[in-house]
Amino acid sequence: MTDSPTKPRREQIQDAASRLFSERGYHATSMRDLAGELGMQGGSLYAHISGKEDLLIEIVNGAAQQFDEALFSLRDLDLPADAKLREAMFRHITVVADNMESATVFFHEWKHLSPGAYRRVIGWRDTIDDFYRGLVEQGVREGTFRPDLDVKMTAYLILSAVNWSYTWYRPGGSLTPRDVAEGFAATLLSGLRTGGDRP
Amino acid sequence: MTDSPTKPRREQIQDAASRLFSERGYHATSMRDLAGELGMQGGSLYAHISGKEDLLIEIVNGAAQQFDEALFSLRDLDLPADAKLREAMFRHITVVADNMESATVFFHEWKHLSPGAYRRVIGWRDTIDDFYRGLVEQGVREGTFRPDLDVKMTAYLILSAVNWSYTWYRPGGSLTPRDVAEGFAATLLSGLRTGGDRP
DNA sequence: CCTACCGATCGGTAGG
DNA sequence: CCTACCGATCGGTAGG
Repeated sequence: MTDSPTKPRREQIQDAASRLFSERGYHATSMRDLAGELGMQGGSLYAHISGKEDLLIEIVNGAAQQFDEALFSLRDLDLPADAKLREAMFRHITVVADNMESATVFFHEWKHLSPGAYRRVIGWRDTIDDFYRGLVEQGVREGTFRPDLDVKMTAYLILSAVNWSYTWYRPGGSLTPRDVAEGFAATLLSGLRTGGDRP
Repeated sequence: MTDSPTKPRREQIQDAASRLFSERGYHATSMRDLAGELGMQGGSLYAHISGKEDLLIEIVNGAAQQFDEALFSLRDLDLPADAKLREAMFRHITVVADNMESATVFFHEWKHLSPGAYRRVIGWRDTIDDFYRGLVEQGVREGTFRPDLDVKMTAYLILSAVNWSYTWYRPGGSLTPRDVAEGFAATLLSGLRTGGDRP
């Protein structure tokens, strides 16, 4: 939330790129569009960056890093699986909510990265998958989650809930990330049906 | 599954466009790329279509129509909410699974449509939202779903599960759309926790 | 369906 | 950070 009036130019460029790439897509945004947003000429951008893909890499890596930081510290925390699920979903949705634009770019444009950066994203995605699979396994092991759960599919269900939020969540609306995470986690843990609400 | 050897040219173009748009994105696919896939020259495409956006509109409308057809006939079917949820998720995921490429284009590229087509997609999306919200309301009304459910959020959770499948589902893999829908619906209805599995 | 071409625009650079 | 420019490529058209 540091929005000082003297934000470094490079950061201003990055912010504008996030906005334009998320609205129009990476390939549909020209360097001249981007420069225009900042009141400069197209060529002038290259005093600050070395190429268009730099901007995309920075956005995607930044998003990946935020998800990583949010979840990594949770991995070895000594919490029961249900509490850990709630907290993970809260953190995951918070990253999306606090970075709607770069999250959108992340989900839509990472396939357009060149091979090296592309592979890094795949690796990151697998790490996140593993995190949620480990969480489900923990719950089953502890006996709090149903033993018949398909671990991969259950992890995908959780990931669906937290990731898809980039399409509909509106920061500043009536729902906080906490509301969404608690609501989603409650349903995932206890189900839609009337009955066993408290563990 | 009609893959006759004499598929009309226009259809071949549409298929190739779905594939390329889903892999590279709409703006990153050139008409010459597309023509090359079919062994023709760039300009020759315009004997069959009137513009690049035609192809995108056709893909997006086709996908929207498939979702519509799958769900619309369910709306007034006399089924309890839980059975209807299972069936809706099955049909929804089946559309995604049977049309992985156009589903991907649909979710990623509809924002690049010109105003008219854009508005139609918004309208369609709202219809789908309403369908799932109505389903949740029905369950609450019938007393089978928890009365404290937030209808909108619950509908978003269901939509997350079925829509996000375009990112991970692999046709021909070990999971059928039926497996996924049944697994997801079981967890959504009864929860991850051990305990009240049967209603 | 091809050849040949249109004006526009692209990402990026040189030189200041 | 600007001016002026590069070669490449874009979507699309004319005329056959």
